[in-house]
Amino acid sequence: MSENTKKTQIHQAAAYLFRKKGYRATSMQDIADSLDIKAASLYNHISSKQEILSGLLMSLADRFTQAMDEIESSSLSPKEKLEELINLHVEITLANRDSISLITGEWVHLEEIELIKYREQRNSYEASFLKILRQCKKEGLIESHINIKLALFSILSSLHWLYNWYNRNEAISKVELSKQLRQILLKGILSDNAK
Amino acid sequence: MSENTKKTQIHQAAAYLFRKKGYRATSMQDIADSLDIKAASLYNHISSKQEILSGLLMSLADRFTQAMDEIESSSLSPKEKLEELINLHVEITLANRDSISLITGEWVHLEEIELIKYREQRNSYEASFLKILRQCKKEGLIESHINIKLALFSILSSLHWLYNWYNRNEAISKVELSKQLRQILLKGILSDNAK
DNA sequence: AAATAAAGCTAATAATCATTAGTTTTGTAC
DNA sequence: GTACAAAACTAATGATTATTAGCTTTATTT
Repeated sequence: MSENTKKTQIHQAAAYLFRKKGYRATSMQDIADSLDIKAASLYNHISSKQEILSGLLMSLADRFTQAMDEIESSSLSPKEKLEELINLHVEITLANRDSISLITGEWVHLEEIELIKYREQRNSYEASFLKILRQCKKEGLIESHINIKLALFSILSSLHWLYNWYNRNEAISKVELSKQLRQILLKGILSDNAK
Repeated sequence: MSENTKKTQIHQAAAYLFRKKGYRATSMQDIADSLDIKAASLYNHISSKQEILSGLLMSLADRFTQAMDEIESSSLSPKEKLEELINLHVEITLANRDSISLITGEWVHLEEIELIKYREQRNSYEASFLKILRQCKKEGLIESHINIKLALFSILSSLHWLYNWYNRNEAISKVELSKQLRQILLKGILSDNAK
């Protein structure tokens, strides 16, 4: 899976550049330069710039969607599902440090069907996430006065921006990162006696 | 301040488009079209596309910087400072619903000195924010085992993405929004007996 | 109404860019 | 070493874009 073909090299180089400069500001020249070939040669391996973007994004979307399906249909408790979702984001973020950045903004440059498909998957993912949060609330795990949609948004914001933090800071293990995020996102940062 | 001159109209129209399509994908044509004039006519009021972007971003950066200075040098307790910062983000977000979106990604398209200045202000802002969090920790308000930099990043992620949530959801008052964010970001979403 | 300034318009420029066509080089199989 | 396919290159195309120059219209002041 995902061997080191020229096509995947192009995708990786593009991901790096898309992350650093954005999709529109990255030219085929730029991508070709970073691979030491001419721009036209790229087309022996890929069919368009747009295809690169959608390849990167849809592959991520599929991973999220598939993992969510598994978690949803598992026998885990709502709270455990929540924790599993945090693990999932950490996992995918660390495994796709460049392309993951595209999900915060660059996805708007998808075109036609791909854009629609991407939006659908994202909405569906968020809806599933929300459902799990609601289950937590029903079970009394979440303070009753909390706006659950706002909580969802807040958690997702942090998880989406993880990539941004990760490259800027000292090494931290995957396990420790997940643990810290569970604490911060779910239990908050203030200690009990401060409440 | 900020009267309804043609220049501010251009800035507003551009902010809307930059938000929706991104800086690079927005042409001067697009901006002109939305104001029912020709692209070349824009230059009677502004001197370049880049100037629009930097105008929008630096004005926001200045507001954040100035407010942070006031909060830092106030006699508020660290915890009150934290709460005041949340208020600040809510305030600025609701007052600048389009341009605020640029701080998550479009700032990379700033050029030369403006880019450097923007980065400096952002770093300085984050450093001040971090200092306040450290004070909280020193006073025992924050659980001792929490990675404080990660907490900072998490809080800022949510605050930066607030604009994204706000336009997608039912009306909520500024006061209520601040209160909810204080709860979610500082005290977490899980109820005490769930811990 | 004459004069001036503000704000619009048309037309052109020079640069960039994604993509295609056609050709040559490189590597592999027989 | 000849044949074939993969992958590179050169050169060109057509579209888009930000910006400028020069001109005309509109609004304001005297």
